[in-house]
Amino acid sequence: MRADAARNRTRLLKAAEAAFTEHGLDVGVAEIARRAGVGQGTLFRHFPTKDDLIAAIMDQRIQEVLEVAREAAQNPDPWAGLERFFTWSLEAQTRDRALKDALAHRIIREGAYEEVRREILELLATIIRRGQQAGVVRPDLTAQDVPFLLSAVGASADPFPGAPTGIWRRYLTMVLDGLRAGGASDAGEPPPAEAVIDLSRRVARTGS
Amino acid sequence: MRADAARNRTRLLKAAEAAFTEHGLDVGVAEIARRAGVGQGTLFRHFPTKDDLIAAIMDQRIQEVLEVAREAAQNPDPWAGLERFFTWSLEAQTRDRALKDALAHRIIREGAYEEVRREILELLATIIRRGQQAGVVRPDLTAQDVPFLLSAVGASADPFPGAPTGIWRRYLTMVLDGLRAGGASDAGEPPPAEAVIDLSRRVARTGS
DNA sequence: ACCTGAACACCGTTCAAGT
DNA sequence: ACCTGAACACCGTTCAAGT
Repeated sequence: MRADAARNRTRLLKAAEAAFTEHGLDVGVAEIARRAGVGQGTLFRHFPTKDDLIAAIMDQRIQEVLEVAREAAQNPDPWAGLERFFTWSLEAQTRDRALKDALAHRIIREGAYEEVRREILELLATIIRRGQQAGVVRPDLTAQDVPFLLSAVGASADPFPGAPTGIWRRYLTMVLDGLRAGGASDAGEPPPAEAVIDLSRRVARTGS
Repeated sequence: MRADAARNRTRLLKAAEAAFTEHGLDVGVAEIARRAGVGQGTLFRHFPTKDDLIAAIMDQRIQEVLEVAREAAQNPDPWAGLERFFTWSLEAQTRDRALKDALAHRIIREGAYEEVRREILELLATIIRRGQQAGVVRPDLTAQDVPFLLSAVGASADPFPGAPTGIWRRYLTMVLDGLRAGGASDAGEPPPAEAVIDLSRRVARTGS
């Protein structure tokens, strides 16, 4: 790759990361190109679609998730580990608007981090299995349920006029109570292992 | 109102309802005006923004919700009533893409049906109170939690390639287990009563 | 090879001109 | 009064012309 191309690519990633993290995935490509000091065409030369640019940013983010999953798996108390993973992931969603938008619209996609995702799911499976052996986690919970539940609780994370911003903590508590071994009902079949990926959905823009 | 104006309004509502229900809120105003056989300007004369048109459609929908809430309140078993209300609401979301989009993007707004919404919340409050007195519903659950939880579970209702379409039933089961009186943890403060309304958010369009 | 910005297609919304 | 469709502003994406 030519030197100026490599530099432009780095600049684009930096500008996109800053803009997306602060304002969410709605910021336009023109704004990002401007911030990076390159033409719009250059952006699309490096990233064929806006979604590709977003995915490149998310490749970096998922590394953090992996590290937290590792920490959670090392917690001697499996329930505490599970709770910590949920809480951290949702805190990250409130901190990083890009992550929240990405989860809500399921644009987390296969690609460079396919392996990382698999590793995270394996760590979660380990935590859940240990929790079930200890009798504290409902027996039918699986690792691939976790992203669904995170996305669900995340849907209530939006602050709105007059409401406490941390209201998602309330619903996380309720959902976690539903994941305990106590009075679990029959929840039926879990989603298939490969079900977390969805490429059919694109970024949603918010009307003016 | 002039005769042709009234007729155009009816046509617009009918065209919008059909289009939104089937394809979701992403269908363009041009398409709806075309289906109704009127100019785009006429659409905006009757409904100043696209959101206003959507709200008019939702005014009709919320009447159905009220009826189901009434039925649920008459159920001698409060838990069964609560479960029925959740299940029906989520089934409606999968049947009606417009309702699902509206809930997901919180464009349910105040207006003509402000009273209806209040009545639904009162009915839910009654069901929940009776369930708490019977010792089957967690003591800290409030009526205004219900729309949040519905929106949360609804976020997992999306079918995606290779996954069972009814997967939301699995997460509804888990969430409902978390609403039982059994091993409820402290969930903190509920949202304020008026917190269900959010006008700051607009319809999201899906990128091409 | 890579960069650039004008041009394009597609949205919601406005408005001058008609009846 | 109300209707109409061309025009506008704003998105993501493409591409002919430059270096």
